[in-house]
Amino acid sequence: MPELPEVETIKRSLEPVCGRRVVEVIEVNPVVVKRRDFSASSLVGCVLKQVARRGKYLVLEFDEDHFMVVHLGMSGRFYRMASSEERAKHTHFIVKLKAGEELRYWDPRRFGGVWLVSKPAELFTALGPEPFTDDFCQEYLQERFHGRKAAIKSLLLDQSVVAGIGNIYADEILFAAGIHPARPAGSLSAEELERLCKVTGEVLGRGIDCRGTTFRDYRDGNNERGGFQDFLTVYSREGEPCTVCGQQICRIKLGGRSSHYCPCCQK
DNA sequence: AGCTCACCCTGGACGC
DNA sequence: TGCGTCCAGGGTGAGC
Repeated sequence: MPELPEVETIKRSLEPVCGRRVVEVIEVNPVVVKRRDFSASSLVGCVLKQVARRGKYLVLEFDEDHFMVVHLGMSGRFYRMASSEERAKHTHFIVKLKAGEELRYWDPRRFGGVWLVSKPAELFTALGPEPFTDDFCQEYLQERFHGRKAAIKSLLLDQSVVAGIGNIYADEILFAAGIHPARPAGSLSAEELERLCKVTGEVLGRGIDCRGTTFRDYRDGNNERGGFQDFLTVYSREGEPCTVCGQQICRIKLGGRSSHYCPCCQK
């Protein structure tokens, strides 16, 4: 389940291929391309200038205002691989680069997608601030959450509130903040919001340091597993003891998503 | 406007 | 062994 730390890790692991020229593009499954301002073949001859991230989106910038935006949904991978390596089932889109290497978009569940656009910012107009910027602060959350009755967990998952948080890190962030996931967002005090902002950066930062969380599908840009799954405090730990107080971790459904929390540490 | 929920999709786990 | 059913969830959109 690629969230901000996973996409950031992929971004960093793709930096070595910046500067390489595209020699061929193969649309194995054109259905995954959600929008095309230009044909895939017009990428041929372009140089990959840089790789960026916005929320959970990976943004590949080629020259001549050609951008390839990738979202990995919940089961997607985007990685570099030698062209000689066998192509796995569910490989939907391939960008072949000079020197025998290629970028492969693989996604068995196809919840993700690819956008070939000239102005990527148009895709991101509804996205909230990045959690590592000054815009993401206690005052901002106070304004956004004022009067809101929805569960804080649901709003942390809302990409228009803050970009990049998914189900795993939302649970981990709320545990670190000592806040119960079902609390109405509008009921959080200024102190709690301050703490929420602080631990959001810390938890996501640790996720990046561990190169992401791999349960099943996630791999980085080198097709390697992450390490944060070994440090999870609540997610996927239903019935196991809390790492702080020893109480059993509980699981409830909020907004259709599993939410894990410690009934003793989170109020 | 805010909130909840169904839907898309596939592979894996589980029960019979 | 094999079949059927359920579950995971990011984003979107329908409906209340």
